[in-house]
Amino acid sequence: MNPHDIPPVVVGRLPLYLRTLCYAQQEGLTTLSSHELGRRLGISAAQIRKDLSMFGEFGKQGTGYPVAALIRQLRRILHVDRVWDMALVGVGALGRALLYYQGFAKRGFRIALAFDNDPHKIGRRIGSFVIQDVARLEEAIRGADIRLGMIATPASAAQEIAERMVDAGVRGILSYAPIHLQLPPEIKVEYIDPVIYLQRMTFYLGGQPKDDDEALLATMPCGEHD
Amino acid sequence: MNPHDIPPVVVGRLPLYLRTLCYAQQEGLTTLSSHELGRRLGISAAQIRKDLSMFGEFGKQGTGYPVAALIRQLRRILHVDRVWDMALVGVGALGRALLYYQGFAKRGFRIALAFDNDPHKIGRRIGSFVIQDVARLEEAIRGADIRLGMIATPASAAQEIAERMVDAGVRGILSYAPIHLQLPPEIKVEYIDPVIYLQRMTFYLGGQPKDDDEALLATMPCGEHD
DNA sequence: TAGATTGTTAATCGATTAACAATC
DNA sequence: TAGATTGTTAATCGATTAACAATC
Repeated sequence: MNPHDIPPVVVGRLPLYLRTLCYAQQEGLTTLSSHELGRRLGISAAQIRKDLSMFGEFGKQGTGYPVAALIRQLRRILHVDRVWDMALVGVGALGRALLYYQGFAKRGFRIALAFDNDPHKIGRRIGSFVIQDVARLEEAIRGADIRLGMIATPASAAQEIAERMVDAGVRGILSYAPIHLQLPPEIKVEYIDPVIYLQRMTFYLGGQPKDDDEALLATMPCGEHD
Repeated sequence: MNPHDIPPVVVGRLPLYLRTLCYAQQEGLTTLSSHELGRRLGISAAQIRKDLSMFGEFGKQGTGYPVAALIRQLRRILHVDRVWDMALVGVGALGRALLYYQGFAKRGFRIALAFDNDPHKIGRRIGSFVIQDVARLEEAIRGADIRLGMIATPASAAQEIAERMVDAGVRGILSYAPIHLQLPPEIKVEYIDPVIYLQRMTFYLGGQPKDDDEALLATMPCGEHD
C-alpha cells in the first residue's frame, strides 16, 4: 500500500479518529460505532466508514468498531506505534512552552534536542533539556538520526533552519514561524500560525468594530512579522 | 455578499495571501502577480485569481496586483481592519507563551483578559496582564464585549470553558485543547493540536523505528490526555 | 506594438453523501 | 428473529486546473 494513494484529506482525519478513540477507551468503552465517532468529531458516519475502509475491515455489523483493536491499527497506520524523537530550534517563550508540553511524550513524541543561537541560552538547562548551539545543528541531528523537526524561531530565520534540518536528515517539519517554507516536495511540512486561524474566524464575525483604534492600526500597516 | 456563499476553503487561504502580501510590501514590492504569490505559497496562480475574483477585481492585466491596495482589501474582507480583543483561559506554559507572543498585537489581535483557576496564579501579573479568577469569566467577558476566545486549559476543562465563553458572548474560539468541542453551529471554532500535525507527517515517514521503546509504549497505551 | 497578466469559462478532478445489501 | 451497523456503490456535490479572450 503506497501512502500516496491515500487522499491527504483522509490522512488528515486519521489522527482525529485515533485521539477520539483514546478518549472513548479511557471512558471504558470497548466498542464505538461510526455514528458515535462522527458525532464526537462533527464528521459524518459515512465518511468515517469510507476512510477506514481504505485500510481494511475493522468493524463488525451491528456493534461497530472494537476500540482497542482500532487504536492499535491506527497507531500502526500512522506509524505512531513507536516513539519519535524530534529536534526543536528556537527556545523563546513558545519554544519553552513546547519543551514543557507533556502532550508530546504522552502521545509518542519526544523532544531529543533543543537549539538556540542566543549565547545567553546556549548551555543552560530548561527542564531536562540542555540548550545547544544552533551552529552544531547538523552534527547533532545526524548523530541522533532524527527525522522530525520543530521550528519556533522568528520568521526571518525559519527558511535557513529548515534547509539545514533537511540537510541533516529531517523529513518532516512542524513550523510555528509565520512563513511558507520552500523545500523539496518529498519533505512534509505542517504549519501552525495562530493568527491565520483567528483571521479565518473574524471573516465570519464582522459586526461592529468594538475597538477600531485607528491610531494603532496606522502604526501597524501590516505587522512587522519579525 | 453573504460570507457563507464563500467556500470555506477559499476563506482559509485569504489570510495566507494577506500574510504573504505583507512580506512583499516589506521587501518594497508595489505589485505582485498571481504567479509570484502562488510560488511563494505553493498554490497555483489560477487558484489565487479565482479566489480573489470572488470579492472583486483587484488586479491589472500585464502588471499583477497592487500590493498596498490588495492588503487593504483583504484586511477589510477578513475584518482585520480593526483591533480584536480576545479572552485567554488557562495560563500554564502555553498560556504564558501566548501572553508573551508579539505576533498577535502586530497583526491586530490583543489579549484583553487572561483567566486561570489556580489560586496561586489569580491576581498575579504576567507581563502587563493580571490573571483573573475564571469564576468571573462571564462577567468580565460581557463587560469588555469580547467576541474572541482562546482556550489553553487541559482538555478536561475545555468544553465547560467553551460553553461559558459562548454564554458570555464569544462567537469564535481558538482552542489548543486536544478535544473536539460541541458548540452551536453558528460559533466558529479552530483547533491547534500539534500532535495531530505530527501524526499527519509520520504517516508518510514510516521507515525504521529508530527508537521504538516498547516499555515506554506499554505505559502509554494511548496517552493520558489530561 | 509585444509581452505579460488578469478574470472567467468549461473541463477535469476529487471528495462527500445517500442508500442498501450483507451480516452481526 | 429484530435491530443495528458495517463496507461499498453510485450519485451528488464541490474544488481545482487549463485555457484564452481581454487588456494593461
